[in-house]
Amino acid sequence: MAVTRDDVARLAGVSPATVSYVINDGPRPVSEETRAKVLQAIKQLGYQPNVTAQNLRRQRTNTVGLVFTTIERHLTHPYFVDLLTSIGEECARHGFDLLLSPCTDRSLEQTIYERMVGGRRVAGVIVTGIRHDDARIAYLSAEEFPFVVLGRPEHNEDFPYIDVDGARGVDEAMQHLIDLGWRRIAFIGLSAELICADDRLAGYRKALERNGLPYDPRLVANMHTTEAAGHQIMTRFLALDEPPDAVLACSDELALGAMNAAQERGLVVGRDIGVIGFDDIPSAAYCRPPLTTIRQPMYEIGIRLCRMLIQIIEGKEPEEKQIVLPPTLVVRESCGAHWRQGSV
Amino acid sequence: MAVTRDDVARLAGVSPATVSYVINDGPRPVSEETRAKVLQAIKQLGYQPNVTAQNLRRQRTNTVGLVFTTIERHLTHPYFVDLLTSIGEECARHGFDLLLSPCTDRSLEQTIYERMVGGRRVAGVIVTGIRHDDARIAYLSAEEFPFVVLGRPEHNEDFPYIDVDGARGVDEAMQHLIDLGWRRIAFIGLSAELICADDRLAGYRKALERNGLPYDPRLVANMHTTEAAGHQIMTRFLALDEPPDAVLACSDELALGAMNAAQERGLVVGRDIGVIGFDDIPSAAYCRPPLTTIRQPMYEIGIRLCRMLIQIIEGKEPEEKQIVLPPTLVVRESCGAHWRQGSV
DNA sequence: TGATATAATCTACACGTGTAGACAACTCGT
DNA sequence: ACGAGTTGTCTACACGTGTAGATTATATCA
Repeated sequence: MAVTRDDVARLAGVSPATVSYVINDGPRPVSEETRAKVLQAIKQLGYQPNVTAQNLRRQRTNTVGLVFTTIERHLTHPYFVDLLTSIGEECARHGFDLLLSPCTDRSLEQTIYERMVGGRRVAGVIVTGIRHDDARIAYLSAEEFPFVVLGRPEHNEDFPYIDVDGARGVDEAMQHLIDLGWRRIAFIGLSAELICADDRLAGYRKALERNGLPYDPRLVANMHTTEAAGHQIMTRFLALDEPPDAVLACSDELALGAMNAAQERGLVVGRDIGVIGFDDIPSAAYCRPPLTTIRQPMYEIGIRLCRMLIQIIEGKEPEEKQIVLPPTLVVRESCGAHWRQGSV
Repeated sequence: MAVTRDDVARLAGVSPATVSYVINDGPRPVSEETRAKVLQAIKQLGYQPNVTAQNLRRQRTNTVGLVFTTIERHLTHPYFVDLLTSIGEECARHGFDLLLSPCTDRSLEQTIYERMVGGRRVAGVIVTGIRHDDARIAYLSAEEFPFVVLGRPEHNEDFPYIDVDGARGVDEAMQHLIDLGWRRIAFIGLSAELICADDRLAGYRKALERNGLPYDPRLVANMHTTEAAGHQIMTRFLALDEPPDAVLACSDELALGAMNAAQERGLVVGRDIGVIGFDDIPSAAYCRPPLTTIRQPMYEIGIRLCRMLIQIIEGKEPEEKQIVLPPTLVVRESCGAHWRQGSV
């Protein structure tokens, strides 16, 4: 069917081994004359090495695995696309492929990983959305399989990761809101099972405490990150006896939904209520009013995660193993910066 | 290193072939007693078949390839995530893997395909963003390699595809705008190289013609689909001597950007200017005002595309080969339905 | 009972590649 | 002129699996 190395060898009048030496540029030398003959034959036949056979022989796959979790048919983060793009690009740069597997149900997760890892389908995996006592980490550690994690561990486990300092991001954003004069600030957090949900909540509490503001559990919620969820919880917040005068949401989607709910009730965002999001997705800059948000450098994170993993796969010690990046507060209008400039 | 079939055979006291027969449930019968012994050994050793070796032996990979194009680090459509999810899920349902490859530069595209296809890295590919005289289609056809296309061909080539009837969607949306009383309607189209750009433009012209409205080339543009581009072109439109009183954009991102530009100039969307988008991405429902848009059932499209491809890979004639789905007009507020109800 | 069909298992090889070991031709220093 | 080293090439096998052909034990029927 497809043309193989032996076909090339026959046409070029050399042995199959010589063809391999030409293709891989080693490990044995090949005379210029022979090389030219082989290259000519390869071109003439349109030969492409069979990647599966190469992988079997080399005992590695040059493939990076990524399992992404979808909740009710929706991906948890739109910035995931940035991550995917950067990981894919960095893979390509190193001659790696990217194998993607969606996970619609937590109960299937273990099976997916076992197939990828145990079946040696991939050479290493990238784990995202790390949870408390995450079974995936335990499994990969036990198998001594190469992996890197987007997000920090809870305790001080010693595996390679990159994370954004969520506590710091939230703290800075909270301070910004407080400096603008907002006092009763609600917090829309992420799913409680996620470790980063705790991290960000800690930033929220720290900022409240430092400014002598009370922590009111009625103003705090954990949600899946969709616009619908943001809308729903904000509607509930606004119906409280003492509704919040500002809200910090842990994703831009949540913030967009929350903003929408406030606007439905006739509130002017930025004047009557302050809103800050998290992630800086593209639409954050183009909604009305433009959304103040905490930016995560997802593109860069993807690149570095992937580079780290490939170094581990290739047996090198990664240059950097545990990285925590600072997020950036991007001030637009939803926080009220334009209405309240210098009002404090 | 990893445990292999021979290890299992040794432990169970049977031949390697018998282990294979148990795993694949055939093609030879195995006695219940032996099967039990083998399964026990598999469990005890935690054996997972080596997928690479299986693929080599079976001469197929059970992997679907998808190349996605990014423009300046941004993916062209956020609904792409829906597509990805559904394709991934359908793949998993059939025991297929999904191999993803980003393409940042058109010049690399051919190389990526050659590696995937010629190297037999995947069993079939899904092609998106089909262009005029698309070299990818020519290549895949010449190689007689399994593929399906998201989007229709220009002429009547006979390959399997699924598409949304863009002309019809745009036509209906235009009629809706015209019925609401808008008369000078601008059109923000997609990149001219895309076949679907023509299709949608045809719908625009058809609606104008049927309603006796003139076609003004100054009100028509082709853009990459980002909020920034929508903002930019709308700003230009509004600076014309005779600015448009409504705009139909070929993606929600373009529409969001256009809406933002109009709002910057103090226009009230829905009252002073009508806006309609395309795709129905999640934020369309949660921006202000909520965006009227032409919905594409991307999730369903992904499922059917993938199912079609797998049938072709497995040598079956696909049940349905060329499908054109109707889009749905989702009326919200940006088109002015609430302000102008019954005003004609 | 003996011939024959059937069930269960094993031995052996192929899939396409990478590379170690064997081998031939040639160079070089003495 | 001759061993030692170097360079270029080839032969042969292994990677882990699926399965055809051979082999053996068991059931069936005249």
